[in-house]
Amino acid sequence: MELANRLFFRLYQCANMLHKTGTRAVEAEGLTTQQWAVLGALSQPQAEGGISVGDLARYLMVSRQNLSGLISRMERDGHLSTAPDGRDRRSRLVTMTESGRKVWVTQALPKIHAYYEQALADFSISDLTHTLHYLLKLLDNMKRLDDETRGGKESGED
Amino acid sequence: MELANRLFFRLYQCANMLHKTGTRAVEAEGLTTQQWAVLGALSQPQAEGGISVGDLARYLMVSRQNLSGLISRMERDGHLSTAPDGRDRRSRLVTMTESGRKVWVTQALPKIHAYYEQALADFSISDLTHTLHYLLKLLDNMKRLDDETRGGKESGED
DNA sequence: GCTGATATGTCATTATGTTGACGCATAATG
DNA sequence: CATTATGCGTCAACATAATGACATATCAGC
Repeated sequence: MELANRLFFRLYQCANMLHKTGTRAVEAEGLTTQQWAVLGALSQPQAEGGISVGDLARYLMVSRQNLSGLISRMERDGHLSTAPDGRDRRSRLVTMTESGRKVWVTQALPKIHAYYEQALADFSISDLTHTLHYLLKLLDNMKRLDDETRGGKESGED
Repeated sequence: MELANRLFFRLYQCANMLHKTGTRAVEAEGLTTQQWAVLGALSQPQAEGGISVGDLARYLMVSRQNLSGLISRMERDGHLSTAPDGRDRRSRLVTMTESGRKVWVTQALPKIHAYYEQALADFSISDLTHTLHYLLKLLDNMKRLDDETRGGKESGED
């Protein structure tokens, strides 16, 4: 139990530091850690044709109301564009603009890689794999906890 | 690099889920994950005689301005009290009130322990130790990164 | 005692995160 | 075609994060 306490406290600190140092790493591009996460998601091949706000919210594990504001700001900055979905016209598909992709690839990605280098300096491949494994395990438990607490109100499929 | 990317994405998701599920675990007591962190810090034996706002901010790794608001709300709710430090009268020492301690021990702690049980359900002692180790390692790197980026503006001693 | 460093509080701005509530478009049903 | 259900987007309220700037009080050094 004492171990659990320490673990969660460190996770809490990590969350704060990730936000702080991550945002600082890309602040010259006018980005934040969250916007970085959005661009990262949209740069995936499976998001090629655009992704709905709801799907993106579930992917990033943030509320759709929160993501909505985030997207607005990124649209304002010219990084994203949204267009109605032809198949389900309730949805708006979010895609990266050419300008956004350029900022992402030429400016943000190099800085993010440099950030990874420093933040994971003394991590071996084995360390990385193990850490990732534990984070996934923890995430899985927290997702289940979330579903149980919410009573399955919103469909939380993966 | 791909591993690093996945690791940080999962850490990002973990941060969001920690906030969401953690706050939900103690919302009946009117607490949040951050207030929980504050009460946890103040319940440590070394915080017996009170802890200054600056020290607490460094301990939790949040900004002093942010913590200031947090403390105000918790004072408003009767969980905390602040008093001038006799030795250094610039400082105000933050302590838990009796009421705060009671809420913490009798209501919050049991729920937090139940939360730990669920969130770390399938973690062995070895898993816990390893995860903690990796979080500390990551935290250490991010702290160094933070200090370097800030240029040592604020004293960031540990 | 004056000066400079430090601790805090406060105000402001911005970006995140949550939840609840409402409206609209679509889907599913009669 | 009308009714209902659902998904989605948005507004509102609140708590949390960051930063910068300023005022005030106190400590430490001269």
